[in-house]
Amino acid sequence: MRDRQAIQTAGGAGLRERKKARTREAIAATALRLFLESGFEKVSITQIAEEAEISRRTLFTYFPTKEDLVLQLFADHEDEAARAVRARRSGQPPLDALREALLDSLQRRDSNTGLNDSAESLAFYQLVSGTESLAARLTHYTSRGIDALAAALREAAFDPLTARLAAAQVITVMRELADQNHQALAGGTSAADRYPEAARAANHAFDLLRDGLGSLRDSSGQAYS
Amino acid sequence: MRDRQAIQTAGGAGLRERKKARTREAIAATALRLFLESGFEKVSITQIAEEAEISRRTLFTYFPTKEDLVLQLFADHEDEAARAVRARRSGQPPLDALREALLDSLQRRDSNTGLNDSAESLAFYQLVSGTESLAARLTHYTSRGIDALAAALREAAFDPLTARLAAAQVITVMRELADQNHQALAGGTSAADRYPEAARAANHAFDLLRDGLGSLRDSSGQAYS
DNA sequence: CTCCTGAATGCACTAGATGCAAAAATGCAC
DNA sequence: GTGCATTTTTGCATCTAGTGCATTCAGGAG
Repeated sequence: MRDRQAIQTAGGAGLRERKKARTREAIAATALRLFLESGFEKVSITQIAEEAEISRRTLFTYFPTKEDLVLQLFADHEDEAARAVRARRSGQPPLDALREALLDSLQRRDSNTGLNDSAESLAFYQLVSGTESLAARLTHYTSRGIDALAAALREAAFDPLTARLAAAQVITVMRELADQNHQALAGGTSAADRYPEAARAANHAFDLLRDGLGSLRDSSGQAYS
Repeated sequence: MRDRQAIQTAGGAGLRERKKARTREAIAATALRLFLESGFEKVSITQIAEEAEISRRTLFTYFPTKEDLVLQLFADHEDEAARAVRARRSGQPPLDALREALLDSLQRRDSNTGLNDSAESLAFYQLVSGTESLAARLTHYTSRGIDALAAALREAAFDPLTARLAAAQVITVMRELADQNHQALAGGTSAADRYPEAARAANHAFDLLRDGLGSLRDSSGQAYS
């Protein structure tokens, strides 16, 4: 009966559903552990299934591809930027809200800023950016994030084209900043040591987004110091 | 003797080399034809090898992955933006050179602007953007393009961080514009009909890059008309 | 307890990709 | 031309991701 099913799913209290969710998490956790231990390519789906004590075939009902075992963590965060825009104080420009949100994330050492130097965060970022197939599939989630942000910007009275361009730019820039932070940490710098530079870079990036690259022309491109 | 080999390769005139290049092209052409006929997933490597009259195993010595059969065409274009910056007139801001180059490409209906409505161009663009694995792997080439442009911008006296951010923004925006053009053409509009709008959008995008998104604040985001 | 439904499983199969060693083609020295 | 060394091509075996299908299993409703 799909009525009962629908009710349970909606209610979220179904026993089966909870068990499913736990299984799903267990699989992902097992997979991540193995990947971090031995590298993405070195671990086979079969191996993950064995460790997680499910059949190989079942694993595929939970995760359509090997990459998704790692990346579906991003699904939860993909609309963060859009939410920041929607939650902005009235009268605040969307771009300012995004800047604020990023600076907040940096202070909180959110792992998606690349500024978390815990062993796990570092290893995870390294896993994703160092595995081609993962980095490739990540774009899929990134563009969903762009779509979401573009929608939020349209709501904020941007025309559709501008909204799309702005969204793409913002997400791209944030990802670039995160990469730079990660590279610094991967080079041995602590998050605390990197933080001031990370904040300055973020502010610089959002200054550029707000004021444009043309603002650099006169000073022969040396606006960042 | 690797000396002789090196000389021949450097000279570019080696007979073996030319033959190899021709074989390579023949394989890629065959593959592309089959993909456009039947779709990327429907055509197997084995099938391509048969049509191209080489062994399956040989195909893999020329192209490491199935995706590369399609995408290595992008390798030639990945540093176009960087070249446009390096070839700019003295005193011209890099961003202006990039805008000019894009407007030129639009006029020439370069296929990488998404504004070419020939059946082949349309089908090709559709093939790439409509096949997930291709779109995913395309990022690989895109980021090489960003790297190249960032390098060119550093040469133009941008500081490294700004160069990277600007490069990422420019490439992202150009890709977005191309997507929009392609969507218009896919919807049935002719390239000629789309052209004015494409040029306007390109100019608007580069205005934004130059003047920043902050320039929209006062006019409540309705700068594009 | 019985029945029904959805989840888990086993098995066979396709297809991309890699390693390896044999075979063929090629360019060069003589 | 002949023979030699090197590169290229090829066939074969193998690994792994992913899919389809039919069967089994378990939990909840009556």
